[in-house]
Amino acid sequence: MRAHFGHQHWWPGETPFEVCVGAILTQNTAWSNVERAIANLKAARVLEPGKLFALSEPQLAALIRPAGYFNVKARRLRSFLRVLVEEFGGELERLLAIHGIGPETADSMLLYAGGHHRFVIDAYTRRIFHRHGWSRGDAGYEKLQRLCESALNHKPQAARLDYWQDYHAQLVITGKDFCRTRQPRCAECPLKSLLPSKV
DNA sequence: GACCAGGCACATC
DNA sequence: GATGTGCATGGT
Repeated sequence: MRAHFGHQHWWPGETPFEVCVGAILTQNTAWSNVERAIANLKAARVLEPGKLFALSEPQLAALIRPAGYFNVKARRLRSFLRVLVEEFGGELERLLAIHGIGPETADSMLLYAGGHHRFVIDAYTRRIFHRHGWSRGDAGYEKLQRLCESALNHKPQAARLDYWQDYHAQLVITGKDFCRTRQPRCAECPLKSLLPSKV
């Protein structure tokens, strides 16, 4: 896939903090809308933990409005910022205990901001694996993650963090470009010849 | 106007 | 444990 598409250079974000904010804002939301919200935060010069946490929830919601679910995400951002500002000791593994940080959001932060070797299971990954017959459509997050990580760990490239980061990015752009159909299997997927016959 | 997009928490059964 | 629902903007 990388030979086909080229390196994706994920995650888009200038700092680890921007990566974390983007991970929350992009929940069930197109990245183009997240970019507008982040641009608003940058224009207001509040894209750093202390300044962002100093905003009221309505102020924050107004700035992130283009990302959708702005009231929900303002609450989620503040719950993340409260822990980050007041009690986070750099222990990223505690992310999942924070309200509004589910497994995918936490894994995105761990992989792209924290430098941990994690496989992010998102909707595209789930769809691609299901349609190629490698998993059930209703497979749980952790089960699918174990399947992917055990397959990746057999590869010598897996020692490099960059390999894990770009692996996820490649799956997402593949999902965007070729797997939007409602067909049960991607019979016409141009990537079929590029993908392994099994995980 | 309908559908979709780099989810999550909560209620209900 | 499984399923359904609310949250909300912007592009196609």
